[in-house]
Amino acid sequence: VTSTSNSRKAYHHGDLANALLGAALEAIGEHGVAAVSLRDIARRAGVSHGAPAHHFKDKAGLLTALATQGHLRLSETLSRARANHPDDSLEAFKATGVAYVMFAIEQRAHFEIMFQPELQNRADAELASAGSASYQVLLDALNAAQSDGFISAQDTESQAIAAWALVHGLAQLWQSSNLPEHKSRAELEQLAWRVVHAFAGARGLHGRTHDR
Amino acid sequence: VTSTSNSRKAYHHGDLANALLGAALEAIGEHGVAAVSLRDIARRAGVSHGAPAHHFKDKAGLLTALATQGHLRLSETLSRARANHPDDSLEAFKATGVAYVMFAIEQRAHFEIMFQPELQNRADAELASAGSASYQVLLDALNAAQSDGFISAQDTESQAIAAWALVHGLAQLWQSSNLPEHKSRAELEQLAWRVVHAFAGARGLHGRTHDR
DNA sequence: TGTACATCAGTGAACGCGCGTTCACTGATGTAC
DNA sequence: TGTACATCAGTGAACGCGCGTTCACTGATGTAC
Repeated sequence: VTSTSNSRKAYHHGDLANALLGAALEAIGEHGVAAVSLRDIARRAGVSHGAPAHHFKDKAGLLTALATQGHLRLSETLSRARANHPDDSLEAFKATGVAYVMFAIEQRAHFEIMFQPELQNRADAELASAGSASYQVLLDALNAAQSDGFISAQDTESQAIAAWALVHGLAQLWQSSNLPEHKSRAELEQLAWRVVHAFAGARGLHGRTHDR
Repeated sequence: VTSTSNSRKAYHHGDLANALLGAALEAIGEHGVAAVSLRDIARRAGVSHGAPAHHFKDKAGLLTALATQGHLRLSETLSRARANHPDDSLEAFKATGVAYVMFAIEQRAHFEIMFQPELQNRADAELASAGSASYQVLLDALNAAQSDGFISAQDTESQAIAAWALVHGLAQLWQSSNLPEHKSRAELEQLAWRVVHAFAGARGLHGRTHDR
């Protein structure tokens, strides 16, 4: 884990594991997660089809690593979005939700594999912990908004799940092209804001941006 | 299209198209939609692997028909749920949402294929119209609740999408085993109620069951 | 009621394909002395 | 600085497999007269 892609065409690749993950993302982006094959991934990485076995035991291993990476990136994205509003916990909560939806669009391939458990090693410990990290960000943001009195402190788990379901559903509907009209990235961002506003704003006890 | 499975082992099956759809549901239920194959479906239906081509042009054709059937059943389920509350449009709206979630659980195989557009003929006209039917039920239920003053009449489309996203996301999270703790059917139904209540109830102008 | 014939529905062999995995191998790298 | 050797990382041939699709066929069904 020393050199990072300086001697590109060397026999020893230097960073093949990451290159394979990148190639997998590319393949998923082009043909969807259903059509992805280990051989195609190796081909894209410019390496023989036997090589991936060295870094990931098998196909499920590679896809599990990819899903894990996706979950970690998502939780970073969410944390960053939340941190953009350090003095307004309600806005921070909403921004976290919007960031979730935008992640699904901008990192579509990651998002696709992350929620296809059939293709992964479900027992993988790293995957599990990465998976719960992003939920934790959401939960923290919700708790903060509750503490500040923006959101009722009752039934926290249900509210967390509801919030998650809302943004997750929006992302999935977009991803499967099931939104009534096909939306552009900008339209979807607007829609995401309206949607989280309708959800979180309408339940604000002090209603800062409420029903404006 | 006359006899319905009376001469079961006849050379001419009588209702092979439906039998194949049923076999496909069974296969998806057992191994997931990613692993489904035309030959396995034919095997389950007790028919040679060339037979499906007679009724559905190819694999995508069969899966498209299955998705279409799923959408039709979903819209029937939603209509029925809504009709259970003819004199309370807010309750009818909520019940429609809960029914959506329960459909995903009880007709899991259908639900899986319905939202995997990669495997379908996306241009199919019947599929498209079946697909919009269930959204229409939701929209009608929302409009009724708006007319009765339970829900703000502003921004109807956003509210419809938000409602849909909420129940869809809950269903998807359950389906991909991503809910914080694994939930049983009964727990999920309770959760669905709490979630739609939080969403629809909190925005009720007259607040019948509001914040109780 | 009976016969001829067209149409329909399913068969099973054949095709070519790309897949995931295994494995003996070899070239490159790093370490000990 | 140089040499021997162990370890690491990728190769490429081979395996067996199940897949989707096509197609000439045949058995069953329905219709016309």
